[in-house]
Amino acid sequence: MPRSFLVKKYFTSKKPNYSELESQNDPISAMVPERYPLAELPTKEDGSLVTTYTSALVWTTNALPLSFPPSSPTTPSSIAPLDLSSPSSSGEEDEGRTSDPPSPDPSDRFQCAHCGISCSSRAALSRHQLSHCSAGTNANLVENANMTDSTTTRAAFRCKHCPKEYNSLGALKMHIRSHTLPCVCTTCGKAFSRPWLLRGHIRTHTGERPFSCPHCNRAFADRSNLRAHLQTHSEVKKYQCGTCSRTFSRMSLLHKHTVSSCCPNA
DNA sequence: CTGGGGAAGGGGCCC
DNA sequence: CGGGCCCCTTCCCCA
Repeated sequence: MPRSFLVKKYFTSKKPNYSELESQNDPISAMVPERYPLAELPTKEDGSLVTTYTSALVWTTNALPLSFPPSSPTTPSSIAPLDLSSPSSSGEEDEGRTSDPPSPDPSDRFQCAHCGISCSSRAALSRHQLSHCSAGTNANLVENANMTDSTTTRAAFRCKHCPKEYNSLGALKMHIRSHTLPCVCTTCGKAFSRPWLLRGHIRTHTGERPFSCPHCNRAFADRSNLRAHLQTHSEVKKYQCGTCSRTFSRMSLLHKHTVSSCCPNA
């Protein structure tokens, strides 16, 4: 996912063993301990593949179905044909909603004089600039992280629980929630880092499925799962094998295909 | 073995 | 600054 969402890599087992957590008096400290000593920044293990796939994406938000849930962008019911020759097109149509850094805009008037980062508004710029000078006086920061006297102006906020670093206090605080898991399900006791993650989880208890497929009326509790499902209705899938040109509805399927069957060395 | 569904994690953006 | 939401990705499980 993480187009560099590497945090998960720090865990040896992908899904937390909640029953194990429940047996602990202190779920937080139970998670924090020596779980991360071996943590490293992403390696090429997946990184290279992810990058490759991402650059080959051709199915953009414009290809979403017409009757996508409320407030969603309208789209043609047919999927645009694959075009691996123009990987940048998907990024341009992303409307900045991906986690990829936005393309620098020469006309952007709100550019940080310290690091050159372009901000979308004056307020955003002011907020950003605070990250260059005010962090060290933040009591919470001192408590939760260590300032890194880096030679660069980025990655100045370091998590005290793991090796991750961020260039803003907000990003760090957000990350720390993944350690503290403040959102607990009152039904089963599972803990989550964000309220909306908890809400999504609660749907597994209530059976609520607010996202319906316009093609088969199948409903999903998660929009991303609906999006993946929509690919099954498309003849031309979003992810294409660079070797055999076979297409897949999910990157994970392409990955499995790449490493196991078609081109294990690709 | 493959494809698809379910559940979940996490960064970014907007308000 | 924090909450909410978006989107992407991953992993597990099952047909």
